[in-house]
Parts: sequence; C-alpha cells; structure tokens
Amino acid sequence: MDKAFDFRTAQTRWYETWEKAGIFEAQPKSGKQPWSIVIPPPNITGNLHMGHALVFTLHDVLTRFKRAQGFDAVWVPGVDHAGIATQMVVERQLKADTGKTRHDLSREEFLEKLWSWKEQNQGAIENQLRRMGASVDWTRKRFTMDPDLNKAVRKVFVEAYRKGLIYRGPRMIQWDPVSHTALSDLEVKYVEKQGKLWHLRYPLVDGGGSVVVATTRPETMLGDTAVAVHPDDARYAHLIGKKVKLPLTNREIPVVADAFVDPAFGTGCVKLTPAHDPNDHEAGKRLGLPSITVIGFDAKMTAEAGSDYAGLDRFEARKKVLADLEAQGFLEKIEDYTHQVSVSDRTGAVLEPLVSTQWFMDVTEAAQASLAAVRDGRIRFTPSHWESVWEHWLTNIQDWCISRQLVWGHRIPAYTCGRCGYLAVETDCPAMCPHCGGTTFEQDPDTLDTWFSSALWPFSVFGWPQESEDLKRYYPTDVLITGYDILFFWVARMVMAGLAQMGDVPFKQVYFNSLVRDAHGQKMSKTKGNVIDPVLTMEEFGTDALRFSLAIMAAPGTDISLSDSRLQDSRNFCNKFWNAARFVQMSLGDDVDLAVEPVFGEAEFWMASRLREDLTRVTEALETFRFHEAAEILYHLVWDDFCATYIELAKLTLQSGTPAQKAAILHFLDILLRALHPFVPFLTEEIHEAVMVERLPEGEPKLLAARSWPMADPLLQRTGGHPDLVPMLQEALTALRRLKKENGVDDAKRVPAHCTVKVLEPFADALKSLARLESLTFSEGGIEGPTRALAVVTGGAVALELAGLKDPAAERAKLEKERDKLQKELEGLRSRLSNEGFLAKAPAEAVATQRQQAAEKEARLQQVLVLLG
RNA sequence: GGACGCGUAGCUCAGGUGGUUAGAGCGCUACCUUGACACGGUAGAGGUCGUUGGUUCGAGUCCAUUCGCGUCCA
Repeated sequence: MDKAFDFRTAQTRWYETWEKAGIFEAQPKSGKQPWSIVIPPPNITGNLHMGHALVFTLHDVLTRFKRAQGFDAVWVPGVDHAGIATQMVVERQLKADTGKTRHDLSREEFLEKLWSWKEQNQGAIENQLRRMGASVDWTRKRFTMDPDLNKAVRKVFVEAYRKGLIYRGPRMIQWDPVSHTALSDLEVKYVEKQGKLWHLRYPLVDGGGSVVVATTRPETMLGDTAVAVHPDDARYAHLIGKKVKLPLTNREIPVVADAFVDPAFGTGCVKLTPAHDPNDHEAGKRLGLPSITVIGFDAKMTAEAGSDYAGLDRFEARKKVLADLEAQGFLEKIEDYTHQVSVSDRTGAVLEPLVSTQWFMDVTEAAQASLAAVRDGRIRFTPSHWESVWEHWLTNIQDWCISRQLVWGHRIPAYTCGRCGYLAVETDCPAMCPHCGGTTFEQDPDTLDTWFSSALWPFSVFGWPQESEDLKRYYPTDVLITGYDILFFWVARMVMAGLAQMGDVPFKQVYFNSLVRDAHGQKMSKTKGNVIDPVLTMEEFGTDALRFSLAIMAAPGTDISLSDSRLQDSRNFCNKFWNAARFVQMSLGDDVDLAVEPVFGEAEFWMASRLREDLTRVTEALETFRFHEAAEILYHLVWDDFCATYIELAKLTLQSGTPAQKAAILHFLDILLRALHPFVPFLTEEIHEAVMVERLPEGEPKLLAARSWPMADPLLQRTGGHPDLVPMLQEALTALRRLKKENGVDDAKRVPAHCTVKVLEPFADALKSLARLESLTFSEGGIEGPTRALAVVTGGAVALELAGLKDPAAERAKLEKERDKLQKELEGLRSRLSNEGFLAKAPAEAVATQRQQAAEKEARLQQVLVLLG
C-alpha cells in the first residue's frame, strides 16, 4: 500500500466495478425485505451543485446502510424535464445559433431541438451522480417525459377531469410576459423594490370637489372601474354612490365602499382595477364591477387603454400616463415608497396579474387528506417543525393553475372537435366526436406544469398505471430526502397524488436536508462568487472527503457551512484510516486471515467494547437520520480509539504474538471498513481490496459494497477483561508524558519511573515504550523522595525519577493546588448531597451519580494528601 | 403584518424528554522528522452558553421579556 491514500485513482476505479457486479440493482426475487427511495430528479438543464452533493450523499449513505443491513434496497434515479428552465435554455441557444425565436419554428421543429438538447445533456448530471458514488439502480432509471410516465400523467389528468377536480376557465393568474406563460402562485416571488407612490386626483362628476387615490402602478388607472373607500371611514361617507370622472379617459366610475380598503393606507381612497390586480379582482367580483383589460399578454397596452396608449409597453405607458396626468393637473404628489413586486421565480420577469383562460386543479380534498396523513403520523417529518408549515400552507391552499403556454412538457390531453367545438378530455385523441361524429380534432396546445408530473414520481417510476411487481413491492417508498424549498412544489403534491391515486402515502418519512453555505455561513451565489463546485472539490480533496464533510455537518435543521478546512480535515481522516489499514497490512503475515479465531487480551476486550457501543449508536443515529452524529462517532472511533489507543497497545503484541493474537486487529479493521463504507465508499473499497480480499472466509462477497453491516459480527459480542483498565492506562500514560514536559525532559530521553496503580502492572512494557521510560517499578501505597515529579491518577499516582529536579517546592505547590481544587469540588458535591430538596426530588440515579463522584474525588484527594505527607 | 428558525470557545458548528468541572473540528501555544500516518505525534491554553426576569433541589436545555440575524407566508 502507498504511504498516502490516493483518492484520484480510487474514485475512478470502483464505480464501474460495482455497477457491473449489479450490486446496486434491486432484487425483487430475493425474499429480502424491500426498502426503497426515489431520487429528487435533478433538472436536465442542471449541473451538480453542492445542494445535490449533499442530497445524494445522504441518499447514498442511507441506501448503502440499508443494503448492508440485508434489505433489498433500491434507489431509483432519474431526471426531470424542467419545463420553463429547459425551454429557456434551448430558446437562448436557438437565438445564439440562428438568430431565430421559437415562433419562427413550428411546434414540431422546436420540439425536435428540445429533444436533441435533452439527449445531449442528460448524461452530464448522470455522470456526476456516478462520480459521487451514488449507488442507484441504473436499470430503473426514469425521465419525467418517458412514454410510461406520460401515460401516467394523462391518466391522472383525465380521471381528475371526470371527477370535476380539473376544470378550465377564466381566472386571474400570474402571467409571465417574457416566457409568455401562466404561472402558479408558488412560482411567484416577491422582491422588494424602491418605487414611488403616486397620488392621483380624480374629480367628482357633480363638480363637488375630488378624491385623491394613491397607486404604485399609475398605468393601470386606464382600467379603473371604481374608487373604493372603507364603509366606516367618516371622511368619505358622503362620497359613496357618487361618481368621479376618470382622467385621460371619458369614463365615469363610481365611488364604492368595501371593507378591504385600509383607511390608513395613502389617502384611504383606492382605485380599483379589477383586470390587473388580484385584490381589486376579488373586490370587483364582490361589488359587481366591470373589468377592463388595458394590458395584454405581451405586456403592452391594449386598445381598451385608448388610442393614445395602445401598443405602448406597460412601463412606457406609465411614463406617458404620468406626464399626461401632470400636464392636466391630476398628479397630486409623489412619494418614495418601498413595495413588493411580483416576479417570476424562474425568469425574474415582472409578472402581470391577468384574467386568462387556463386549466386549474381543485385541491381542497387532496389538501385535507394530506393534512390528515401528517397529523396521524402516516408521514413523519424530520425536523418536525416543518409540520406546522405544512399545516399552515395546506389549510390556506388555492386552486392550482396547471397549464403552461410552453412546448416542453406533457401536452394537455384535451381535444376540441373541429366541427362542433366539443371538448373531449381523453388519454388519447378520440377517433370520432361523441357529440357530432366529427373526426378532426385539435389538441390543446398547452403543456402541464412540470410539478404535475413530478407529483406522480414515487409511483410512476415503478410503472404505474400498470400494476407492476415493482409497484407492489416498492410503493410506498420508505424515505424522501429533499430540500425544504420544495416542500409545497413537490412534497405536498406527491402526497396529494399518492393518496389520490394509490390510496396510500408516497413515503413514510421525509427528511429535509439543510442548505449548504460557504465558510462564513453565507448563501452561495454566482453573483457573490462564493460558489463551491462539488466537481472541483472532488478533484481537490476526494469524493470521500466531500461526502464525509457533508455528512458530518448534516445536523437536522441546521445549515451547513462548508469550508476548505473542513474538507481538509475529512481528507486527513481518510488518510489516517488508510494508514491504520496500511499498518495492519504491514504487521500481518499471510498466516493471519479472517478465518482465524482471535485470542483476546485486555486491549482487545476494550476495543471490542468500544466498537460494540459506538456501532450501536451509529446504527441508531442512521435510523433516525442523525447523519452528523453517525459520522462523528465513527471519526472518533477510528482516530482516537482504534488508531491512537488500540494500535499503540497492539504494537507490542504484533511484534511477537501468535497468529491468533494478531487476528484480532484484522477483525477490528474489517468491522470498521464495513461501518465506514456508506460514508466513504471509495476509500474503504480500496483498502478492502488491499487488505481483506485475500483474507476473507469462504463464501464472503469479494466486494465491500456487497458485504454486511457489522453489528452482527460475533467479535462484538465478546465481553471480558477489566473494563476500566485501558482508560486508566491512558490516564497514567498522559500523566507521565506531562511530567516529562513540565520538567523540561526531552521526549526521547529515557528516565526511570514509578507507579502505584498495581492493576496496570501487566501493561508495564506498553507504558515504558509509549512514555519512553528507562524503567518502571510498581508498588502500593505512597511515593516518597524529593527527586521525584509526582502526579495523581485514578487508582493511585505516578512519578518520574529526576535526579536534578529544579524546584521541589514547586512540585509541592502543584500538589497543594490540586488539593485545594479537589476540596472545593468536594464541598460542592457534599452540599448538594446534603440538600434535602435534591435528595427528595432528584431521581435515585442522579443521586447515585453524585455519590460516586464524591467517592472518586475523595479517593483522589486522599492520594494527594498521601503524596504531600 | 403573521409564522418559524438562529444567536454556545478566535472561526464554523454539535449539544433527543433539564442532572456532575459545557463538547468537536479548524485555528492558537510549546515540544517532537520515534519504522502506519507531518494529510502525523505529544502536552496544553481557551467559552458560563445574546439580554433581563421567572419556574425548579438543579437550566445552555423549560416559560416570559428584550436586542440582533435569517427564512417562509401575506
């Protein structure tokens, strides 16, 4: 083995081997208990970013863990067609390549471009998934627009339509005038902008003065159909029912009363533009006001806006309206004003609320069912506080606008008869119109919101609507791991769809992973330039180091601050483990293998107990999604217990021991390899090949990725020895080293030493070697002599013989200081133990702990007193 | 405006149902090229847990208040 772990070669070698061996494939016929998880399908436009790296790492840790535990574990991979994002990219490319827009192409031509782009780019994200080491079942790979998945989409759509849950009609929606499509409420983002609040004066028709309204969008005044005041607002009560003359038009509009008006905002009078504002739209419906559309789908003013404005862009129109109002004396005043502007989450375009005919889905019932599923625990969230967010959103849910004016996506299965106009909603185009017998149909040109197909993912990937074996076996899935940013977009819709179509939840657990931030806790963004690229990171530090860093920081509910120093630490950890394995390899001859029954000494009993305790905790941590805890336990188990303590103690045995004595360390390494593998698969497989493959018992898989979780290893069940001996040894060793350091003795200089902890006598050689002592004598009782440096340890004291000890008085002062400290601590413990409240109310366990503490302090204090004479 | 989250060593973070002298990694100090590892080893220093008040025998851990930061929803 090389002196250092070369991750570059390791991480390019193993993936293909694993894949070819079929280790990642589901085994539906195996008789094993199934365990399933589906990937949150990355966009085909996307490249691997740190968010993916985290999600995929956690998926893989869990999947490999479950597989090792003996489950038929399947992780289904796939990609999402990402409607708007993909179409934007391809449109941009089309423009760059040919100068054309999509409108210069026929639908079919444009679709062809989209598909060829998809074919070229899908591989990128898939290969990055491989580089991460993701143990997905490639034979079950899916794309959201695969024919089977399209069939699922059409079936769901048609059935919901027949139940009346999907309907088409005119409603106010958020319109993206750049992408030319409707959006759902969720795709709207509100950004704060510095704007103006313009106060406009509208004169009363009867000549009795005027009213002043305040607005952030003056161009919409051309579509005003009323002015509203609060019904209880005494200032304006006399105006209700009167009419005002709308400037720049020759229309007269009424002054109406409605409770939604906030008397404190602006002047307390608001203009109502039912065609261009959601609140005004609602008010307009309540009050029976007409709706005048003055801005069109192209974001330009319509003919309704009047000949002076028709054809102008909405922002141009704003300038002209303001200029005209000012010229005619209707502009009362202008204030600076910070307000929220709705923009497209995807394109950033300022949206226009417009009334438009779209397809909608009534999700009232589905929302209720989804609420119930979380309330009664059929689905559990980690962290659980997301349950309240879930409650809030689902109890205030609106119908979902599902149609998009895009080409890329699942085309809506609605067909209009060319002869009579009958609308047939069918999974396939009908041959004949049931109404008039016509045979020509035109399919609705629109496609469905991308999330409509994503919602079906947990069952469509398994072949639904076919009642496939996979579907029966792997649905519902066991866990969903995804970001909280798509709680509503995706998680909620999957739950709704799963309950509606399958009659069962799509997953039993949802783990919301954290956000990966930079070293200073800042959100990564291209504009800030603080993005850490996972691909580059894997090249610089290794895939295993990246995975381990992400896992050890993945505390539920807390964001991750990723830094080079953290990555270095993980890389160092990988190297540390590599070298421990290298040591084992170098120390063992061909006569030691895993078939050799190991003989245990004190150190081995101790190491076995450490493994037993910690692997129990790791197993539990993984089962409760406490990835950071599992990784940290393993880190210290490897570094502190195995490397720093056990290997050091084993060095003596390994020099002269029998094969049976040497076999222990091999078994321990084997257990650690299996436990670490889900986190650092490349490193461990590489070591496994170098050290274990030749030493495996008959019938054991040759690939670590196929081996079992080590909890059941018989070595872990062995108990015996003196459980505190090794920790006591460590304490004595540290004390001896400290005495050397404190007294300026060179590390390498060997000095005689003494120890009163009799039980450590069997470890005399180890102590001599590790503390670099010339000699070590044991006795019971006190230690005397002014030439000695002294230290109290559990069970006694240790001393160094120092002929030229500089300052015996200082040595004494040190002991006196320790005496005082112990006495003070004991005082605290005793006062607590004499507190009646504590004795009466604290649990017996807590009292016992305190008593034991006091006894230990007491014993230690006695030792100090003995040394002081 | 509503809801939620966060504020613990120089830095970045852990600290289920309250129970001793609050942990980790990095960084820092001193020493060490000792045959697994300098991507290493040895020994150390360093926080009283944002503020104030309360509950309790006992609070970083529960309640209230306040300040600062962040996210989501209107």
